[in-house]
Amino acid sequence: MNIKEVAARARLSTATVSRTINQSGLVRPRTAEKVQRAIRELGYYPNTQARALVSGRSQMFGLIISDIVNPFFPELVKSFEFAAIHRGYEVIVANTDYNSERTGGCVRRMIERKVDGVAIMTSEIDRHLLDELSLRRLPIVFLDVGKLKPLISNIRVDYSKGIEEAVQHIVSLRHQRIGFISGPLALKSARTRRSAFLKCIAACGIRERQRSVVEGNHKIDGGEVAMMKLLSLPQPPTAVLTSNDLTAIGALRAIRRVGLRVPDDISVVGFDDIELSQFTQPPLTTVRLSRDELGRKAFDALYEMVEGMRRRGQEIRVDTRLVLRESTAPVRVGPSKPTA
Amino acid sequence: MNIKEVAARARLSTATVSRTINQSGLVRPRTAEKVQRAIRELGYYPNTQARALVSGRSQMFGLIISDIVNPFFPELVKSFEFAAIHRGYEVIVANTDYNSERTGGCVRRMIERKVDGVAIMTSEIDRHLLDELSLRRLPIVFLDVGKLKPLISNIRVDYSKGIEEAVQHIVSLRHQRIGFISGPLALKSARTRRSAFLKCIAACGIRERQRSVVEGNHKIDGGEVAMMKLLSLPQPPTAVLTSNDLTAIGALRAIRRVGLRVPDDISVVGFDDIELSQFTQPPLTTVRLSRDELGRKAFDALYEMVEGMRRRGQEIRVDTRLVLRESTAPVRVGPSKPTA
DNA sequence: AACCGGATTGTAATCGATTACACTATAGAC
DNA sequence: GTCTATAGTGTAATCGATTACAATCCGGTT
Repeated sequence: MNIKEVAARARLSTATVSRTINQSGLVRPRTAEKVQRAIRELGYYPNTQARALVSGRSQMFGLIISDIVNPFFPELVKSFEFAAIHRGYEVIVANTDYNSERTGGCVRRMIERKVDGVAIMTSEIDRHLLDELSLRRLPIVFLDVGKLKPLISNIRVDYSKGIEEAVQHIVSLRHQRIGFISGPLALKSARTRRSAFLKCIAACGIRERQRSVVEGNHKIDGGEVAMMKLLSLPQPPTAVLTSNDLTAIGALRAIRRVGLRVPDDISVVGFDDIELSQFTQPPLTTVRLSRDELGRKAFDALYEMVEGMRRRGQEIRVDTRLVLRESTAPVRVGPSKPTA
Repeated sequence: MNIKEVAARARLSTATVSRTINQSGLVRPRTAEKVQRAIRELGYYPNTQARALVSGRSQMFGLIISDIVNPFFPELVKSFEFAAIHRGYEVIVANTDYNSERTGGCVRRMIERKVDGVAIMTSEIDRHLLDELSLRRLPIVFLDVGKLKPLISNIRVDYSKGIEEAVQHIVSLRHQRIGFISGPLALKSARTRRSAFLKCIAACGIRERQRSVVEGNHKIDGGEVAMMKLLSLPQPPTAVLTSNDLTAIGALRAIRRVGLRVPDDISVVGFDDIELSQFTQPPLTTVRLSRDELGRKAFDALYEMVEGMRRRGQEIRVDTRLVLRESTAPVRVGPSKPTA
């Protein structure tokens, strides 16, 4: 089933059929009608590969993420795809599994498939691969890493805003000893979040001795282990901020496990605002980073570069903001560990 | 950058270059070496579109799911993709959003992109679209729906096994009044699960008057609402089975909200065993349906049909089994509602 | 030295679409 | 009635790979 068969059936040339399909406006209405009928009768769909070959554009975008199983990403993928389909693009998703070697494979696959642009929503990527990409004049969008260049845009998350709100909130509740559970520090993204947190904490006048930082793994179990460490400190913190919501959920578990209560004994603040955090016990106060917005803006940025509306990369800002729920409360006066 | 440039650089013909790339074994090692060098020097990757055009195979599979944000799917997608990449295939994922009209768009996109096969892991699809697909001789794999035909395979989940285990477990704990919270009955998949549950419950000797069934929405909030309904019954059940884990999590919330405890006052059993269910409070006893296995088997089934190892569809069974955690316990003797 | 056959390599057709260019028909100008 | 501009349609080149078929090379035979 190809354009020739359609042409034959309509007793016209392939050129006319092609022109009809592509709305070029050069076809007489009566002729177009004939073509449409033939297309309908044969159930013809144009072959995208062939189109891609001649036009040099595949109408596909690559989307590189760390791990689709991490609840941060599905929403991002969904909004990216939604925007893409809307504009007639298809999306190829690749997981790096937080592994920068795998990223190499992902990039190679993208290039082989001749995607028209790549959104790299993970920080695990090395310079050498980037050169590979920019060599091919592929539009790219990064998240929080890299510099602007022609055809390279960047989404910068403004971590500070939401985190500042969170820290101020905690401080206004009279908390003095503040803990922070980071993600795995081998990950650039985790380091970025950590330094944003530490900067805000310092800016709000918390002294170094008052704050304790431990490393988690951005998953529930890691959050639990890390929280246990904080709890075993001689002077455990009364409020704990975390690098993502899963970590916070782990922290909730640990706190419950030792017989303390959130927020009565300890306040906990998450980060990301995944859907689940509305449903934890208690519902989690957290800093919202909209994955929906991330996905949409990543697509838009690529689209603008691909369609030639803009060659120079742009810097796109995405906000964060505190979402108050029930895992934070004024610091408890009296002994920090009740005799429970 | 194309095969001609490589050929020119290596002072050979495009045919020889092509043969070298495709390991046809017809090229003299010294010649192959020359080709490899040229490829390396130019950083050449073959153009997949062109390959697809001549070979008639795109080396892409379509994967249609309901909603990537539903925690059931990411693991399935991941294992499907993993298997695919392993064999040199790329995957295009499409969400139907539980909407059978959208499914039409998804199928159309798959056909336009000339995928070599489609895995339809959602039940929202109508007959008319299927005809469209089988007209094109596209290998298909379904989940729990449809019949075997040439080029159509089927994954059948054996719901009964795990559910029977669950019901027997509940019965052995002396529970007599059993509740069930279904998914949205507009969804075929939810209906399948419901009837499996009801059949098992009946088979285990629970009489109709002893069981209460309410409808949820496969999400946390729906589970919560449905559980509230069950709790407000004159004789609330002492054990509740659910159609998926999110529903069970909602049920846990509702039970906690009215001041009862799991498993002391009420036992709860989930379904699916999403990762999260290890981390609920208490950890959820649930029926495990391995999405990993689902994804892998779906890919394998397609692969076998595409590579011509098998033309007739096959029926693939996937097991379920009970995973014991801490949300179930022997029925409480005495008043069902303590004066708490 | 001429010949044969297998191993290599080259030439050109092909996949299905788009599109530059060529051609035809028709209407309006004169 | 002839000419010209334009709208509409057709012919064939093109995109980048694969591959059937043709051509060449080379060592061993006779």
